[in-house]
Amino acid sequence: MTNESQKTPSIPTVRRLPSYLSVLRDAQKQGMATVSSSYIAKKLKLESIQVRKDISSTGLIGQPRIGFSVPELIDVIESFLGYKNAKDAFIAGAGHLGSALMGYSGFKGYGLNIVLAFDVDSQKVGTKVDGIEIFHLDKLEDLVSRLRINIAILTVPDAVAQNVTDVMVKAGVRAIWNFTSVKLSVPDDIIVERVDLVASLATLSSKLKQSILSNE
Amino acid sequence: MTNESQKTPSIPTVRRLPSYLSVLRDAQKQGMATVSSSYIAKKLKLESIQVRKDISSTGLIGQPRIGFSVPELIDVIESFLGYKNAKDAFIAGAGHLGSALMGYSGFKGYGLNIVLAFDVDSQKVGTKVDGIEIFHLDKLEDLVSRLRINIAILTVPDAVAQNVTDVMVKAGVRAIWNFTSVKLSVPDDIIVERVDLVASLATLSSKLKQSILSNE
DNA sequence: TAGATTGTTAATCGATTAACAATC
DNA sequence: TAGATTGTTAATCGATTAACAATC
Repeated sequence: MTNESQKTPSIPTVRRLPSYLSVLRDAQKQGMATVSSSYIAKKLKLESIQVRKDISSTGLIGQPRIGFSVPELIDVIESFLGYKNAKDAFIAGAGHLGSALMGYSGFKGYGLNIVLAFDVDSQKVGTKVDGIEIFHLDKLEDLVSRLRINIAILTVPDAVAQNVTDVMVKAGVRAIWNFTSVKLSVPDDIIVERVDLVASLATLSSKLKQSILSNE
Repeated sequence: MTNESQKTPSIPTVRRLPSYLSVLRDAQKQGMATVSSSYIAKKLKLESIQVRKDISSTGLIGQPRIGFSVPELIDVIESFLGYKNAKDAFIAGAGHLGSALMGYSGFKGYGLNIVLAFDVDSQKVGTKVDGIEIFHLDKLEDLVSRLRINIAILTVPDAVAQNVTDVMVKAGVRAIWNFTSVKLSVPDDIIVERVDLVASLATLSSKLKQSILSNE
């Protein structure tokens, strides 16, 4: 049963919700009607109390002794994360990384609908990758503002990242998923979410170093 | 001046250190001999006290009124993150994403040296991408164990991620940089660092939702 | 009923931020 | 010296975890 009491969730909670969704979709495939918080927790190597806390921020109420209804929980997480009406997005930079993201069909089930791409390479302009047409970067401002696309996926070379960003902001983009290693300058009301590979690599190296130190 | 008192740093600290390094390398190019914590903080939109705390966990001592020596700080962060002797790594899965990472020359300056790649596509086997030779996946166990490569970059399709992981573990891999959306099962002593795009996307969507709600 | 699992309230933990004496 | 910036110690903040009454 849904409930109006949705809280503004913390970032860590928001990051975990998609993984719950994936467990729930599996459970549904197996014909399970309900799941307990400890079931989800076990699958993801988390604590059940954490799962319960996270779910509570979506406003869904479970049933003591039973757990949570699988379809209801799927539904509430999907709408909570905005997966119900996938938002249009475009890719700036159709290199290897951009192409990888275009091919990542998984995004459609996760609220993102990539509708077009831009690149400066005249070899690529006019072609399609996984059904997504590539336009020349010169067309970005006009096309994006006319189509009113809010979300940009930035996969251009670092050297041009800021310039391209400036154009995207002019075109009315409201959120940028930044795969470059540039710290972008944008107006305060523009959301930038960076996928920071170097930070991720640093934690891997650091953990490996600790593990080697403690084992030898 | 370095100091023996290196603490085990927190994950958030480790994630920020590479960004300090990037600011410092820029500063060095501009000929700056010292920087203050507030200089770094300003560049990265952080608080100076946080920068100072993070630096203190590397053991480097600054000078009141002066700040930190740029070359010393670069040096200490590089060795702290293990960038001094770059570690060998291989890529499992030479698709778009794998190729993008092979081309990402930036990693060499960040402690990672990608030495070979594996794929099942016979069209790709034997070719090179950015100087990195692609071998058939069948050769993985033998080659990786003989060359004693500790770090794997996993960019195979989700469906085979666990199988390939099992082989890599058998081959003696100690750390896996996981770009798939699979929650891998590995022995306790194997480090897995996952780049969770769906979690990152969820925070972007959530922030965008908040921003739209508060503006309208 | 008995017992499994929930939601809530409180305790703990760890990271960030503030305050400030030390220092060159 | 005066003042900018450090390192340390304490306070705050927020997330996680624990405890437990409520409930079907």
